[in-house]
Amino acid sequence: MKIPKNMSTDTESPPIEYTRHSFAHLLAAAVKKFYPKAQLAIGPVIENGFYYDFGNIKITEEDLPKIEAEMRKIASQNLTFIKKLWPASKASMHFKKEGEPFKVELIEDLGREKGKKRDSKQSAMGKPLKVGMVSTGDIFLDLCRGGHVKNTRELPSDAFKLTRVAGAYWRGDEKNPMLTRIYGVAFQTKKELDQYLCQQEEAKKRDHRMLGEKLKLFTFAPQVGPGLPLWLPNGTIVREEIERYAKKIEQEWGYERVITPHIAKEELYKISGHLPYYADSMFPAMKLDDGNYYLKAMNCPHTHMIYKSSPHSYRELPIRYAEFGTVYRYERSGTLAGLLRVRGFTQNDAHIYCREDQAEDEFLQVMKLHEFWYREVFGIKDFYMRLSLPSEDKKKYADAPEAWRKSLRILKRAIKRSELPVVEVQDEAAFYGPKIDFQIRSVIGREESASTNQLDFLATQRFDLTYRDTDGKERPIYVIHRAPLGSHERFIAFLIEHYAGAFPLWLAPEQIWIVPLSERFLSFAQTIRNEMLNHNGELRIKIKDETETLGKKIREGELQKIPYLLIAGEREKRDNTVSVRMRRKGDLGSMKLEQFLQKVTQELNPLNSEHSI
RNA sequence: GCCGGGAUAGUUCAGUGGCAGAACGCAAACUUGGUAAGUUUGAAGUCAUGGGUUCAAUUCCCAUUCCCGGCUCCA
Repeated sequence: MKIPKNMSTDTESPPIEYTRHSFAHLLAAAVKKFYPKAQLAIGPVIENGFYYDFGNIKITEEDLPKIEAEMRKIASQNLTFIKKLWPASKASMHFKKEGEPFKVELIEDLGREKGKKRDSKQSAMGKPLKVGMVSTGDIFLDLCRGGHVKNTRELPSDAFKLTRVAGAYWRGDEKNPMLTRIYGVAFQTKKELDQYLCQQEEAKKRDHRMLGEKLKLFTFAPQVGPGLPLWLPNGTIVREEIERYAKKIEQEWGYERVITPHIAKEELYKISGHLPYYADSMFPAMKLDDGNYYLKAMNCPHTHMIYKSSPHSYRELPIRYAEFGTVYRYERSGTLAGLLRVRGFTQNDAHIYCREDQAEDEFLQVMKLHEFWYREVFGIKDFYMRLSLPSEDKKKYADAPEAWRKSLRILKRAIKRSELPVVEVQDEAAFYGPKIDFQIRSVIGREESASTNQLDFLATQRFDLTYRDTDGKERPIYVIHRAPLGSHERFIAFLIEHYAGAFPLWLAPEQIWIVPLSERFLSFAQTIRNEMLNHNGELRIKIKDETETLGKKIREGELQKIPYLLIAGEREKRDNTVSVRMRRKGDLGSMKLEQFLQKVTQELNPLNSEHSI
């Protein structure tokens, strides 16, 4: 748990982290009152609030109001938070007596950390180790490093709320017992709390799963299987428009397209080295006469065979093979979520084969490509890169210290030149090399890796991928794996939420509705439609000829997020104009059809589309 | 995979140990309209699946499947 050290000099209100942390203690005290046998684990501050983990307890969300009420009751007693230092042995004894095994374990670990010696109760200086204890009045005593308000009267009782009950492994390790976690949100004032809750409600309305159904973009069928999305006609348009543009962009950026099959023999994944690392995430093998076949979980090995199909000269490099590669991964059932996390998905994948002296520039170019998609095409500003580094674990990462050092140097230089925001994370690299992922956050707050960019130093030796250098000798190549849109499924899930379903014109499944004011104007509507199609045969135009009122059709158009509605009635027919209504902006008045078409043509270019919502 | 919750009409959801309900959507008729919901009528459900308890189960119990909130994991 992180408690900031900079205590506010303004004594009016304590730092929000102190408030949140104090609420966590109150939560524990209240839970202990109703469930005396509950075992305390940890209760840190998190974004917007706090949580506390308990062992040996069974509660549901229905129990939260009474716990909340008890917390308010405790707060109203004007109890003082008193912090004191206890010798570790005393604290340990106390928690043993109280039946708090998790606290005992925490104290033992504190000893280990401080004493750098297993099971030591001694500090580094040889003096007895002391641990922080905090008491809330005389009703509750907890192990804690601190960061509280002075008195419960400082706590804004109307500005917190217990939100949900969830399961969580003790210390985040799935080998450990499952604890019960209670989440709460807390702010300085009720107004902030209400604002936050309101924002959450709004966020739910943009959830891609809900919009996916309302806008008829995709669906799932239990008979097909969990995590296997079915793309409806509307969603297929969005996806294919993006794919069409991706092909265009990649051609411009020097990629060649390839296509590979969806399955391969076991041997291929043995060569690649994926099998020992990845078997659990792959669908089980199909056993055939000539051996085992696997559904592909990644495209690289297939593409490498294309590279290998002929010898290469240094003059040809870099070679960039791009493909929309559909892969299948047996993700754990509990992790599946709409289109964000599925079991079958398509990556706009590519593999770049280059010489060592080209690797840095190529890696940088890929980052620039990612940035182009984010900033220029979709107007996504809120993203950052994660640089995933290896750990010492020889089983998880290829044992090649020199190669790791070299490739990390290449990556770090490229990252520096990219000037994009980056954070480093340990122990998350691919087994064949370091990588960067572009991180995005779903409206409900789930953070996912979207785009990826990986440097592979291992493929060259595993697949014997080489090129003929100037001196006639064969040299190893570097491979860059990259997917600017990650998977089309996940990226579109994110885009649905980013645009709140109101796609820019080039992506909108239905772009223009012509709304004839009555049956009398139906042929006029058809004339307009034909003229527009003559101008651009790919426009997606629908004539709304149902016998409903204008108001109803306009409402329908807004709800379906149709970019443009053209009203066709007496006036338009007489003046030979169209009356244009723009999504969310309302009536733009009437204009000549050519004028409207000019506007539409310009907007159809993704780089001119409107990003903000 | 693990912890917790859920599954009733196309959708969102009420409801009950003994004829299954609303709103929206859909269909039909009337209405021929000027920038976010016109009126009326109608069709529509093996109450997720399988088992159990009961005179009787959509309702209670058990299992399975799928979905949701988390944890772990990832594009």
